Amino acid sequence: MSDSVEQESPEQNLPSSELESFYLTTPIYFVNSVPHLGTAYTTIAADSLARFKRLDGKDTLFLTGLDEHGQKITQSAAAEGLTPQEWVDNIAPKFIDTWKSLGISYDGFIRTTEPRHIQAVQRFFQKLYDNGAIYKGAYKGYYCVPEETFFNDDELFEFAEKRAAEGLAATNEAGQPLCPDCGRPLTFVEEENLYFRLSDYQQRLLDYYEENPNFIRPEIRRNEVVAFVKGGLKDLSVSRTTFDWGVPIPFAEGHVSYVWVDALINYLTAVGYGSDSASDAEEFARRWPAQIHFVGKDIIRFHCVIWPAMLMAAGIELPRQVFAHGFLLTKGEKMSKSLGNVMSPLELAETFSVDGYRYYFLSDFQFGADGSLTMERIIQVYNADLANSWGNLCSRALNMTKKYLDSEVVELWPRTDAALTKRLGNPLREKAETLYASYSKAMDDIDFSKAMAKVLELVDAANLYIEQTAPWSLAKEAAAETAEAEAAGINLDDAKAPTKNDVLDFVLYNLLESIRIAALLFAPVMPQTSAEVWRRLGLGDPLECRDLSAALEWGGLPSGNRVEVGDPLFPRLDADLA
RNA sequence: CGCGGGGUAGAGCAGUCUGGUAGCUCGUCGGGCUCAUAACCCGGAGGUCAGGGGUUCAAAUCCCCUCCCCGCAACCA
Repeated sequence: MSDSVEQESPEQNLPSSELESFYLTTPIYFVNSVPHLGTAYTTIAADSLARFKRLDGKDTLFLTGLDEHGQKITQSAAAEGLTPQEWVDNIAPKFIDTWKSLGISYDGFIRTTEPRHIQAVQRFFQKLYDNGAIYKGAYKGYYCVPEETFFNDDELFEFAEKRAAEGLAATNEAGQPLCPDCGRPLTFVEEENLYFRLSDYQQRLLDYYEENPNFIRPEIRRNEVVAFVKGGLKDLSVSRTTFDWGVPIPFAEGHVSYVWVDALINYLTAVGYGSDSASDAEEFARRWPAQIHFVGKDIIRFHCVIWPAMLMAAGIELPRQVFAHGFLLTKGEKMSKSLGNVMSPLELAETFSVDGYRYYFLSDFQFGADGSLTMERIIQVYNADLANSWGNLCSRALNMTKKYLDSEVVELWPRTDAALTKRLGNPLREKAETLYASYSKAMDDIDFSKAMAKVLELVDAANLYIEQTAPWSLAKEAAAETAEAEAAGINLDDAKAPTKNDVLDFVLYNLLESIRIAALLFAPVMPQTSAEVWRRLGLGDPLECRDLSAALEWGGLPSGNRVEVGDPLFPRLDADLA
């Protein structure tokens, strides 16, 4: 890659050219429910970055998967009369199907119940133990089984005060304290736990954040994490003895791993950690550390505090970046089933097409900040950007090529092209040639909306170009010119100056070439329609590109290709749908 | 005084670091065009940039105060 902009950007520490591998992850999703908008959001974002990195020539490994352990799973399974394994085996295909429906191009899919992972977790624990980072301690206190959360006395006291202020009790009829989060009764537990010496890592973590300002993004999350760690860290209970649906800890009979510790290690397992095979070791050396973990802002602490501390304790390098995106809100409220404002990913994809859905989520809000979501707004953006601007541009250009050039791509001879460029200018080419730099910088900054806006600039410029050049007028003038020449017995092929037909060819080529380029740049986010646009231009699959910068060079659309008009890419939607 | 983010046209946002005629998208009003998915292009209306004070030749932008909203405060995408 020849571009130097990304190297100069102070905003990111994504891989530089010496790193062939680009390893990125989503969280592994907890299988207690089917995929929802939040998980889909994270996954679509990661997929789009993965697709961009592949186009840009990186050896990309995009990992997603499932978190299948924990007490909640045991209970859900029991309620259905299934074993935990049967239960998770039933849910897993739902995730896989959803990702397939949403065009998710993951390279790796990991489930925490896989033997390779169990072995990795056990070895990791052993390593922590050998390094003196684990000790045995007693835990006494209240635990919320459905939330899998322990509550300390302070939290319970605070909750009791709050309830009292509302005139309510903080206990049920049986005198059991209620969960401050969910209101269900808490269970008193007393168990021997293994503790991880998280408190030992406070300063090392702060130093790491300081030295690696892009480790946590966006900045607001980084500030939060730094403030939190500065507030002091307590050792973390990392084992459970009250149930057994988890990874058994090798040096502690009856203990299984705390689900989060188990879950985080997936990022290592997937690239070969814990395996005895030489090829896995090689894979691990090549792939780790991950370039970026995509997470929702709610699980930032696990990824930015506990996870790096665990890696430090195990003597393993830390991932380069954790990017925490915001929540999707409906009219400013968090989506939840009780509010009845939940939208399902598959329903939205059906209404707006998969690409329309993906585009909306990545273009309409700053990735990282919370996004407010309404059907009205999605329809608005879909119609404005996709139907009216992008889809309609394709219709216009392809139709005119069919009408005026008999569906053939005509690239002018360089001399004619140069003469016309000098006379008329070529604003689309100028615009297109600036795009790789700004687009790839936006993508590397994980700013999808800016990247999309850049491509839309070219689309808008092309729509304007059509107005300004008025090919329908050129076609008439060209026909008149030809008729006149024939009447006078002149062969226009011999003309020294460019003819009207040349101008028409020039204009339409510039349009089609701009469309080729826009489709390629849209491809990471809208893979299906970009592939369709390329097919209509007589080109192959844009997703097979492995050198984006080269593929974006002006003139890539070959003369002689036949174009096909096709149906509208994004049919306009009626606002009544909302 | 817990920490942090934010309050900019009817809606959603950018601009604030690096002061210098207030910008984008949608909506709305008027005009143009006809290749196209009633799309596209041009123009207009609409904002005392939450409020107050200060610094400056000049403040949305820097400083102080007040009001309001929202995150975080140990294990929910």
